[in-house]
Amino acid sequence: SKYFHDPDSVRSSTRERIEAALETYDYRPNVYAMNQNRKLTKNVGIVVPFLADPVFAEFARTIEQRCLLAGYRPTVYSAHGDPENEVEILDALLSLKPAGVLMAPLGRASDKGAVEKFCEQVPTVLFDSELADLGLGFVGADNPQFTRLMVDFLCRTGSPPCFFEMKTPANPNARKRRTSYIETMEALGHTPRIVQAVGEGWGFEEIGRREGQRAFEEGAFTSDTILCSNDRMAIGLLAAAYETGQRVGRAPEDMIRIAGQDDHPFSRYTCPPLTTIAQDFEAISDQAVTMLFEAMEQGETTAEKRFIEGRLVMRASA
Amino acid sequence: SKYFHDPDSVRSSTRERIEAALETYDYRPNVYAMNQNRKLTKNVGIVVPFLADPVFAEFARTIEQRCLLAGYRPTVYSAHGDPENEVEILDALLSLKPAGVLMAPLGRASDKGAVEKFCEQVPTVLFDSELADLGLGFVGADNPQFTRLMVDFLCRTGSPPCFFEMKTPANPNARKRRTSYIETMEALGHTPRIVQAVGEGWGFEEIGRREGQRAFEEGAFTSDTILCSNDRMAIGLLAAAYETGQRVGRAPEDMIRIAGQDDHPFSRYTCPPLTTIAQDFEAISDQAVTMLFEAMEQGETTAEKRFIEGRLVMRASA
DNA sequence: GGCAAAAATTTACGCGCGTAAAATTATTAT
DNA sequence: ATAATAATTTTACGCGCGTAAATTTTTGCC
Repeated sequence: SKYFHDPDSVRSSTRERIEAALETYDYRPNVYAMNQNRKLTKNVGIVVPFLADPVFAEFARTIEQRCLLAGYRPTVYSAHGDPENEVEILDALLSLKPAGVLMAPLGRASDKGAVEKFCEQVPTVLFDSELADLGLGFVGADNPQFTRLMVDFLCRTGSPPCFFEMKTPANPNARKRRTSYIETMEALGHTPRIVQAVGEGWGFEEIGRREGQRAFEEGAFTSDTILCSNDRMAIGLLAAAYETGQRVGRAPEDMIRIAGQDDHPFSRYTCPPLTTIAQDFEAISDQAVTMLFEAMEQGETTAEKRFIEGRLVMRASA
Repeated sequence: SKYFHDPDSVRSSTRERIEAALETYDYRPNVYAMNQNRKLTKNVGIVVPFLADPVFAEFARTIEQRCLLAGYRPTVYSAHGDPENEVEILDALLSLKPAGVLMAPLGRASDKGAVEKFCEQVPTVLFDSELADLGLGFVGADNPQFTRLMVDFLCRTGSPPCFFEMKTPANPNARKRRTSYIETMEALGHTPRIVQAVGEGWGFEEIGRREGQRAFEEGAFTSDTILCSNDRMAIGLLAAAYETGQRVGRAPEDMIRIAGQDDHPFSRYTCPPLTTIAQDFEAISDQAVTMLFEAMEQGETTAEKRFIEGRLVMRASA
């Protein structure tokens, strides 16, 4: 036991005997026996709301890597957009006695009571989507800065944008972006115009396409420049623009400009490529993991919140 | 113990006593103690090569669901495109003593020896990517049928296609599609033309875009119709077509037609929407899980292979 | 009512490790 | 050289369950 926890804690003569035995018999430690009688395991849970969204796949991957490097055993769970799944995941996680958990909650749909109870029992850092003041802390995008950056850019290079978003957004990021849009527009002396898409669930592309098409037909967009609440809606809106025959881009002959937010891995390959704000996955993952491990190892409970700035990615769509 | 494994196996009087106690004390079984002294756990491992690819995210999700319904505890692992990760996952999985594993191997890059050794110790069903004759069996797409269906369709509705693929494909599906392309073209009396993209790794969109652009500039595509080995390359090729100013579609004024294979979740939202062959995720997941559970519960070792047909999805790109 | 067979319950024990206390060995100070 | 101290090893024991054997209760039948 001592050897496996720190090979240098035994005399070199003993270490040699152990290692010789290890060569002879192909021993592999029993995970279950290891964890049964130990107050804290080396398990770390990573919970995301929707793994089929490449943005969360990216988060999961980078965080997983960081945990492995720190000598922990990460496991990724996806709620698949369903709050019941989310609760079940937390429940299953509880029986794994994880040393800590990194969680991006579903947002509005999350069972806050369940998440809160969980956070009391397991050191948990929330990321991406802020949920009250639960857990050890929060790390996520600086949403106001995202939208400010983009609105500034769009106003500087063309007409002030109208804003295309979900009527009932699934997570708080969307609300922060809306607020920031309104504030930035007013600060620049323009009138904010918001177009809301009706729809539920995580099929943002489809909602963006369907509602975007409707908005085009009804002439709901009062500007030739449309800023979308996120890239997935923008991808849907680009499809709607294509279907209704509107040329998108920033060249003189183009009719409208479309921009997104998040730098979705596919935004580079839309036609035209999507101008957007890039999430700093590395920084968010890094800081979330650091926050968790510091709390785990030192027992600090600062309940800190950190907001990471995004970077403007200029492409052809705006 | 008896009660938890089957509540009906105890007298109703006993059951009531147990359930009353369960109400009083918030007991939760200890996962580690449960699994330690049991020959087989209820754990099921799901291993995919690259979770950031929505196709695999979709596979993972449907298979996960099936396992949960059957009363097992599935866990999803992604190799993130790296064979070393794949081996590490198998190693970690081994210490979890899973009842069974469903694995989509990386393909060419996989450490076949390691996979083979693993399959000898754990009941494993391979899916998506065929790897020799390892494991209990294989379930995946009927690749020749995919390509045949599409080549037939393209020839019937326009010029015979040339074929755009990776020079060194990562998995055997690509090779089967190439073979099927050649055979179908010859059967229809056309000369097969293959354009190969140079590149390594899992960034298929970028490879498709870069190499596609090069091919357009060099006039390497000898037909106005291009069938891509998979949707992700097609998405990249669409971007390349856009950037080089070629109109894609099946209308009279369009210059080229592009088709893919797999029905990637984003293919619906490309501009124009991508004509492709849809994988039957449900059927593949269903049959893979059924194959595993039958083998697990009855100890059968048929080493069966099942190939699932795809469905033509006609959209605007071809 | 009595007996055998079946079903359910109780008992005993071990899984392979972590943990703490006890015993031993090595190192340092005097 | 010897005692005091530190480092390391050995010993003892329990974690909470699964499993099988021993025991008790219930059921079925004549």
